[in-house]
Amino acid sequence: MSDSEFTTHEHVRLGDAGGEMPGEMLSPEAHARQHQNVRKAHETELIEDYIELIGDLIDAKGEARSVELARRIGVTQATVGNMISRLSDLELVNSEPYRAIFLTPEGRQMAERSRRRHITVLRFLRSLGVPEDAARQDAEGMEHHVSDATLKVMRDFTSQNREAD
Amino acid sequence: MSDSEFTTHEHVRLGDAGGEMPGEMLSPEAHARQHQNVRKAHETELIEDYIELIGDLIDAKGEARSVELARRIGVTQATVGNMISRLSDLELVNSEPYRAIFLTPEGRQMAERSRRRHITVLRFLRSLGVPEDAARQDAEGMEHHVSDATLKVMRDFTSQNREAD
DNA sequence: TGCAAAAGTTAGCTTAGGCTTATATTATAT
DNA sequence: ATATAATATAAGCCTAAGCTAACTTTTGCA
Repeated sequence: MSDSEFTTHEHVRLGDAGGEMPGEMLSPEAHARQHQNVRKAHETELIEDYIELIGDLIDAKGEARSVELARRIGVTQATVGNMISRLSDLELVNSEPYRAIFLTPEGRQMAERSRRRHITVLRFLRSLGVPEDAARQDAEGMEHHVSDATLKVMRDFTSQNREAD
Repeated sequence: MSDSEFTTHEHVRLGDAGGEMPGEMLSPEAHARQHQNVRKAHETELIEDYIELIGDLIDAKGEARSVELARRIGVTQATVGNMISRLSDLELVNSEPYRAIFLTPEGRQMAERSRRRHITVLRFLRSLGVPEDAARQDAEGMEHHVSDATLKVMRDFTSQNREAD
């Protein structure tokens, strides 16, 4: 997501061939593109969650440790270990065996972008009047599927409707 | 998602022990619950996408065929084939080799719920003023991560701000 | 009506993201 | 100073979701 590679807008509205399809479906190509984008978002989603959380832990407690990541993501330490080595391969974190985890500059950048997005979505949901627990849950799931265009709309909306946070 | 099993709301705000953590992080347990819910949503997400699309195709063209699913999801026919047999195991569709795919009653129900959710989110984004292409893309990604509470808020908002569909 | 193209299936491979169980290292508390 | 608890890593397993390539069945048309 986040990029704006959807310059699509091709409804199949032309009675091009046979004469079927009464419904209003997107063209197969546009449809496929949407699903491909969602799949791409899923690939980075977990990574962003880890990076964002590592950043939050560093800020909140001075360091990020596998145990705490495991606790907060709800996963075993072994799973976190695998993920950390992937993140390390991707040059998003530095980690020495048995030491705390650090963000690389690129990792820090990703963490910041993720945090900003997360906060934007959460504030937006609150200002819409969504109950706190639902807002938190939904923000966690939605944040990776919100385009820049929508984020902007959310920010505008939230600042016009100040009251919550 | 969709259920409302978040009765959480435990900020760690108590200066319980050492004296660290200046930030405002959720309790580890609440945090883990959120992530677990997101993971659960991911498991059903693809399934719902297939079922929703099968329903749409049946409505729009009279039948759902693997080729068309493959085309619209942006995946090979082999991948669709695997998925259909999973859906069949889950009793969401009926399919005979080389024949069109049908929804079971449970499948039809899931398709309808998904369609309704999808439409709610899409209309909401439109009525917020999100550009059409972004709205479509984001709705596709967001629909599986929106709680019932938020859906209700979205419906209310949309009907108060009629103008776009 | 018969054969080529389209649709569907099968087999076998890959990666991501989980898990458990076992082992190794580091930190702490007496 | 060392035993134990806490943390981390390693090895090996599983499922989901993708792929390609080869094969079979159906369909449509010349």
